[in-house]
Amino acid sequence: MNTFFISNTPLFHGISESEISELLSCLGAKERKYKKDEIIIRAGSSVSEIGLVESGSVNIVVNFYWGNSHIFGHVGKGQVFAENYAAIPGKELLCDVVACEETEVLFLNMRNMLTTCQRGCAFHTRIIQNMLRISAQKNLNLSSRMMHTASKSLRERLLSYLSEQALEHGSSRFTIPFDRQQLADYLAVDRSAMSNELSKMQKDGLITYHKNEFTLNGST
Amino acid sequence: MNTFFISNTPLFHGISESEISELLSCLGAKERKYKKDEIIIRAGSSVSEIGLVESGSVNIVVNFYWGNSHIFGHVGKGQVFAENYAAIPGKELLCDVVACEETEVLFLNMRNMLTTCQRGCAFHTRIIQNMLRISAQKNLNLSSRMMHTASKSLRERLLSYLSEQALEHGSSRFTIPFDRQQLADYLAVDRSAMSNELSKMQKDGLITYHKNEFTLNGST
DNA sequence: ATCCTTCCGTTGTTGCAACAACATACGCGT
DNA sequence: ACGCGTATGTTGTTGCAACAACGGAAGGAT
Repeated sequence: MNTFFISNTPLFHGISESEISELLSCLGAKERKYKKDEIIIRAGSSVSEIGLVESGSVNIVVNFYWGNSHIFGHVGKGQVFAENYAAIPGKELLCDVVACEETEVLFLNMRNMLTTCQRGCAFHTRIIQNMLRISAQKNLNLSSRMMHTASKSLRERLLSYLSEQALEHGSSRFTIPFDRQQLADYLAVDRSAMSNELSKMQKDGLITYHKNEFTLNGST
Repeated sequence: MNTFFISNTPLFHGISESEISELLSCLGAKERKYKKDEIIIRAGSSVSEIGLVESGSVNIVVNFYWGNSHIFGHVGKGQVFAENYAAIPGKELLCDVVACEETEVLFLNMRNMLTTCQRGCAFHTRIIQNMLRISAQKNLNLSSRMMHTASKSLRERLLSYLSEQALEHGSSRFTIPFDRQQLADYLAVDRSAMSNELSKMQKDGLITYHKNEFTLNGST
């Protein structure tokens, strides 16, 4: 196993390469390879292990009752999946996890992660912190996006997003990490309609922008 | 402190009342009272403690750049708040936490929760599991809602939600936990438009429903 | 310089869903 | 029975945003 790679993933952040192998055995690590389109975890099953993508990537696929399906998420190299289900014993997955391509996955036992092992392995604490941090960060990301998409009008969604960005950057002038299409997808709106609305907002004096650099104009 | 109440919260689930007081001192528990509309945590600050609502309730309030604000969430008795920020050291809150009413909050130190204390207190493991489970459950709830509201058309949102409900109940016939207004809010659509769409879907033979009991009609 | 591609803005059309207003049904207390 | 309140369904209007189509600007490759 590639301990160098593993030690640089968010889950193992702060744990040195030399400590990895010991920790992996604590966690009952198992490595598996999947071919493209192979189903890694099927909806309806329940898991006690999380998956860490070592190479390749996987899709989170939701199957509807009427037969159609929808790719809901994508998990790339170094990211984890199924962690939310593994954290809730007995919880059944409502989606499939499918290999997008040739993919290697490292499975780690969640129970072992959460109970300090007999050897008193010092890095349990660290990995638990990382696990919780990952979960918390996902929560914040989802909450933010939920908040922005909650508004009905296109302008309100933009104002909500730009407000948050200004707060996060601590300045009314900032650069956003999206191009127009990505921003439109993020806010769940049409790109051209959004471009249109942005220029209207600029005409109305609410904002000024050039490419990805925005300035919010206060009422004062 | 009301150890009986505390032992019945999700965070302390599985920990007996007699064990609470010892654990609370491990966690550096501090109790504080707030008057209605008092700000408990202000946006921009960073926290190392989570809040457990002992009585009353709090609102999560987002302030926009242009002065307006919006109540984004509500945390009731027995629930926790600020846990996502406490799990990410140095992360600044993007929202205020405000007491809705006369409210008592128990603050618990996240760092103490995540590092096994010198006394080797056995219940750390349990509370960490609970914490992670709470976070995971919130993640799943947010993900579900995000998925449903991602669809553009009203019908697709309904189909997405109903599909998930059927899967979760393991049956094409099930009862939903929302009334029409609540479901409309959850899916971020207009109630009457949704009622209209539901009856169209019934006419089209996709579903059958009476009050909150729905049946999905497969194509077979 | 010339293609070509990608990104962004603009315009016009159209469809869908929000909105308002009302109708109906049901429960509940008296 | 009656009145009242709440929840839900129906209808018609209207506004907003999706969609399609296009034009221009910027960058790369040859």
